[in-house]
Amino acid sequence: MAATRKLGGVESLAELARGAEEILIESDLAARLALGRPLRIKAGFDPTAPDLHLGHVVLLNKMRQFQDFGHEVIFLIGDFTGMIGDPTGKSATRPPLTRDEVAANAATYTEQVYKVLDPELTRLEFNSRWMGKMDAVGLIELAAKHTVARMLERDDFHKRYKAGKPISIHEFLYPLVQGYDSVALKADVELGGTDQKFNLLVGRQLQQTYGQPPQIVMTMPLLLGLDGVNKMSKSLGNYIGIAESPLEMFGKIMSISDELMWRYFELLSARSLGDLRHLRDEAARGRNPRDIKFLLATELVARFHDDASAERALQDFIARHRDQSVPEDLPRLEVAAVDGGIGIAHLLKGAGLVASTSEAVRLIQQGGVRIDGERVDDRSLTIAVGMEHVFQVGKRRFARVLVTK
RNA sequence: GGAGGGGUACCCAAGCGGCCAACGGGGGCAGACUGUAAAUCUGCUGGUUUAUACCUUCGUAGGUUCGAAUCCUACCCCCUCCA
Repeated sequence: MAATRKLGGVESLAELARGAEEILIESDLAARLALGRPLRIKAGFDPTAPDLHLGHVVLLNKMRQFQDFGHEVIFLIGDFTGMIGDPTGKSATRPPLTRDEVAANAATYTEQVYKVLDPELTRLEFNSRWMGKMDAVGLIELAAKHTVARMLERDDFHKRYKAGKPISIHEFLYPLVQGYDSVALKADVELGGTDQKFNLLVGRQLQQTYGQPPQIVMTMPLLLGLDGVNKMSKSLGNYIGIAESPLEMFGKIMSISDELMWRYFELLSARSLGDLRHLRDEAARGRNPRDIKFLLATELVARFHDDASAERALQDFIARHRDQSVPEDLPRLEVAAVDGGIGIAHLLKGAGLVASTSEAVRLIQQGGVRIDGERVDDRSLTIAVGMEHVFQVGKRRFARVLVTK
């Protein structure tokens, strides 16, 4: 990582603006940078999902960049907001998080976040520190500082209102509390995804009513998930977690489409824009996109693990998929036989390769099960005690299993 | 407080006495094709010691019936409109 550079004046503006979707207002940012003092950069995170994924990394990279320029970065955990519970989604009935749960999630967060941020330069905050003390009078005062009409400008509220769908009162409180966090922290800049634009702007407006200079709002593009359609999110299951193993991470990155790969390069890679142009040229001239994707996967795995792990993941991937060989270090299990042997369906279930014997039977019928590379077509096959084979389900589930008495 | 609508498998959504383990779509999984990509095509998508069989499932609890996701009763929850 780059060493801390001296507090940027205007010259750091171009660097900081790189990759940002929108900066409101850019001239304000320039003016604020020109003050020559460390700026206070705020970004809020939900305490409910402790696993960070590459979508968060887009934002974290930007935070890191501010740190490298000598600014003060605040990693804000919205534990107060989280305790109220998520307003949207009726199926949720999400129980409020306990203090212990929040603490545990926060610990996981910081552990993961410091793979990108500099722990020495990161200030960790919880919004319950000030929101927990606010009484009903304070809350009403806060609510008085914004109007319904302005709330309804927010796109999702607007749509729901027009469609006659319900909007709970406390949902209006969300942007207000988030905005008040900026007041409490006296933030100079707030970072967020493009979907956060409205909330970030509320903070700007609230700061003004509380007599503070309004924060600059910087939005970062949302990273698309593995499906290439929706934004990366844990609940959609289309994410790549930064705590995932090198192999998993490598495999998932390789599974994204070629088109999406370029977006990932832009938003996640440390490569220069010139490098990326060069790679695009090569692809246009016929270089196998797979090999270019290798570069992306290797770089990212190295960032969240280390160079050696990245190299191993690459070699494993090549061996397993391009050369069709069985992976080196597969899990080795033992499954107990019933009397003298065990049915294939039960063995697969016992090894955790399938969820039920019914699923095993289905997969066998579909030709998705192999023993030592040989396709199994007999669902009533029995494996005798003492036998050890490599069992494979689909393309990526493997286990070496010994049948014991 | 009043009137009406609704709770079905991971999600959406049909079914409205037997042919329902439950149409269709999405998602997921598998196979083919490939670069284990995407796209496309095909199949599968409750469970069960190995199954033209059995067991559990359609908000919850009872009831009617030879037989219910489908009818009746009570209860819980959600939504819309009026006040």
